Amino acid sequence: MKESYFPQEIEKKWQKIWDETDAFKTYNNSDKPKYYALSMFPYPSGKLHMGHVRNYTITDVIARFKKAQGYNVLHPMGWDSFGLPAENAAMKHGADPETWTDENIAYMTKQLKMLGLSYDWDREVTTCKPDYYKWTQWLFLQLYKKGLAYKKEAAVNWCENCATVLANEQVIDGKCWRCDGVVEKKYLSQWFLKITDYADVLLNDLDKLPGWGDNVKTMQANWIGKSHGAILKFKVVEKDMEIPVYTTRPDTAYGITYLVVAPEYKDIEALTTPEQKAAVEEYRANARKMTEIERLSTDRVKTGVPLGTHAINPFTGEKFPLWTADYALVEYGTGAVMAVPTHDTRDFDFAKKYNLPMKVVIQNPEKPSDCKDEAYTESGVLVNSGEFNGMSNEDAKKAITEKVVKGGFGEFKTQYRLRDWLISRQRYWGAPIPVVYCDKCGIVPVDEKDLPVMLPKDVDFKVVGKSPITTSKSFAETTCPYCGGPARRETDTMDTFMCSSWYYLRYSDAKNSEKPFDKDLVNKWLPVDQYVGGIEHAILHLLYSRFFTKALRDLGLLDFDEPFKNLLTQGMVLKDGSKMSKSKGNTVDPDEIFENYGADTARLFILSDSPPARDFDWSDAGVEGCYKFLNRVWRLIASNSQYITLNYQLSNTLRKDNDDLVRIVHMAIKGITNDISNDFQFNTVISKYRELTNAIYDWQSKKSQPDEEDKNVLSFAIIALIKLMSPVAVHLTEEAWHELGAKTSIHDEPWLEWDENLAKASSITLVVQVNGKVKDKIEVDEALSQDELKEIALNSPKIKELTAGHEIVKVIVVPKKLVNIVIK
RNA sequence: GCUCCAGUGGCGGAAUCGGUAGACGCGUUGGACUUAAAAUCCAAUUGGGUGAAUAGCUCAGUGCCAGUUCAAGUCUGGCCUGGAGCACCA
Repeated sequence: MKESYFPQEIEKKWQKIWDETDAFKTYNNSDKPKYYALSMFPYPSGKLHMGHVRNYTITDVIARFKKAQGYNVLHPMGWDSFGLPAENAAMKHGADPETWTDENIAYMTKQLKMLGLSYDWDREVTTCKPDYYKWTQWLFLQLYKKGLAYKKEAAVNWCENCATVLANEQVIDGKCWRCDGVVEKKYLSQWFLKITDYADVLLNDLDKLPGWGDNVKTMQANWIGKSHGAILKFKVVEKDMEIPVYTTRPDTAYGITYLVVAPEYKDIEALTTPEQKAAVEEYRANARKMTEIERLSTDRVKTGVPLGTHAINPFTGEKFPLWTADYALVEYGTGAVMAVPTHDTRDFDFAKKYNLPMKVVIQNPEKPSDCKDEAYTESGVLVNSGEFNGMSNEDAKKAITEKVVKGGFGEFKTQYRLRDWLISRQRYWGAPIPVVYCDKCGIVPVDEKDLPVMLPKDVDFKVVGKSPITTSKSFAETTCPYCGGPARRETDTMDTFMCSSWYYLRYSDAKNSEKPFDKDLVNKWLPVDQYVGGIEHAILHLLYSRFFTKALRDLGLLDFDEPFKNLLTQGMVLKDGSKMSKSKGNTVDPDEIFENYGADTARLFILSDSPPARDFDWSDAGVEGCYKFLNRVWRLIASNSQYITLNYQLSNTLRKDNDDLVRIVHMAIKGITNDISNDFQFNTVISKYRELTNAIYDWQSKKSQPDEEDKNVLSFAIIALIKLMSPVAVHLTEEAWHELGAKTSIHDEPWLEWDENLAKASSITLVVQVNGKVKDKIEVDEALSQDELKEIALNSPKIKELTAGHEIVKVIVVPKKLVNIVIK
């Protein structure tokens, strides 16, 4: 065996062998229980970054560990390859987005192989290929037939920079998630998916996911935003009309002093008097011009215009004015709000500014407020509220709504913040939406046998202000599948999140050309047992995928209702305390690390310093330290190779000096197995590799002339170390294993078992406390009874000295651990 | 404003159930080997006090303030700081 560790040489050699022998191929038929380990697939942007390295290493170690534990493991990889960067690159360089994407995939595939990841490449999926997007389109058609995909004219988010619309989830602080450009509102006819039909089940089923972190679950719950309230309808005085409002505070109904409708409210023109028409029109025009950021800023001084009309409060018979103001949102509730300035901070600000009346209806009996300086929004007791006076406001919510229902002017109502998912994109590089428009038949879905609707090649990527796809001469013109007459194709493509909402299902049957996947296979492999990826997808991808799974279950395509059983959201990779980014110039190129230290060092280091869920600070010294450690392990193996036999068996009776090392090995097996099983604490796993290595070196330094028993024990310890390290240092352990004479892969060896009797120290240290402070430590036999431990503690010279002259109030004995003596 | 997460040496972090705080590593310091360097190996490394001392003894210490307990990094209540998400959602 070579004395020195040459990672580059070893790694290339084994990667080639694994590739040639299909070492990581997964077979569908196996008696073993299944385990599906999945990393979020990457966008092929060009090169891997350290975030990818961290993500894929974590999942790879999990996959290898589970395989060694006897599972039939599915561990696939693919490409989320539609999307704007390819199109932007095409515009810049005049290249075809497909060529650009293919080149990136080829390069990144090479990098993934260099990392030694155990993927079954036969199941690779690439979302921009016709054999994949055919099924994305097919699934769209199924959703359409089920009424879950529909087209409507709506106020949508428009990013001028990207020249496309965006889903609500893709607007971050009023800006585009991708380019940071300011998002505007536009009125366009667009395709939506009815995710709101699933709002309640998406919320409730979060309880079925104990394997997800609370942070992700709360983020989803907040996004869905369920609230309980009531619809109240108000009669308009001047017209024969009713205005419904949604409120969570029906208890404040006696305090209404005006009512606000959004500038985009559908009946606003009918509600405006001729005298107010000009002012209202101007206000609405201004609102239209505003960006989302301006419009939604809570700091902004509230503005509004009276419509000139009035409505009646059914509780009091009072007449109050109608206003329009842009603090009312047309998309939420009914687009109209009842205003109670005394008990809502927004209404309060508005009423102050326009000098509108206020009426207190809720009071804290201990500390009554006149609400002259601020709104009182806490709970309290009703006043000025007729028959409800004296009732607590929580009870009044129900009582008042019941009265409303009885009176026929309203109802109980549950409202969600979640909006339908806008999936149209005015871009080229995505899956075309498979519908056509016929003058006679209207919207007509493309016939399934005509899928895929292929992306055209004859397009001009440099076109400005419209989607490149519209420049194709061949694409738009078609015939109607119903009447055969002339028709136009939909030129919008689908949001890339459509493609990524079902890719994990396709891996179960990646090559199926008849269906998106076979039902038996998808039911066999899914749900994903462990999903690993970044927290940035907490809402977007993870919510859409949950929706897709539920919708496809309702379509009868599969039998489970949650796609990801356990979710690990890994932290970011930082350098010098901030996120690695090109603009900050603090990136570390994985290629350089592979070249200088090898993939095993990179894998070891990226797992070593922080638990997976926390942020990880990259340090060059840390990499160096891991490289040195692997060298140290290599030397340990190489310098003892003459003693090592590939045998895990040991005799039961060992001398005390050897017994201790055997115990350390068993403790390491137990500790490492538990640390991986328990939330994948790889940082402590790696510290245990080091402890075991240190222990073997220490033990060895005491053996100048090893006898037969010593050699056996040493061999056992080193073999165990190799196997324990094999999921992380995948190449080093494979090479060492073969150098020691093995003919089969270390990665096919089963995981190690430990003996509970051996996985602990032979004697225990009894900690003796006086009044809770450690005063003495005594080595004792573990078989001793509680009384005997107490006896030993009290008789310790040190303790005798400390307790002399004091009354012993109490003695607490924790078996095998500790004695606490309470004295006065 | 609401929701969630976190706070432990110079640094990353460790500590199943409440039971020896600081594992393991990085860094630093000292030493061995070497003509020298690299590599490797050994030792020290929470702070204060006492001490000739690398011994021993002792006090304090896990963001702050209380509480529960024989015993609190861990449990409870109230704060402070940092991070993340949501936000004119009525």
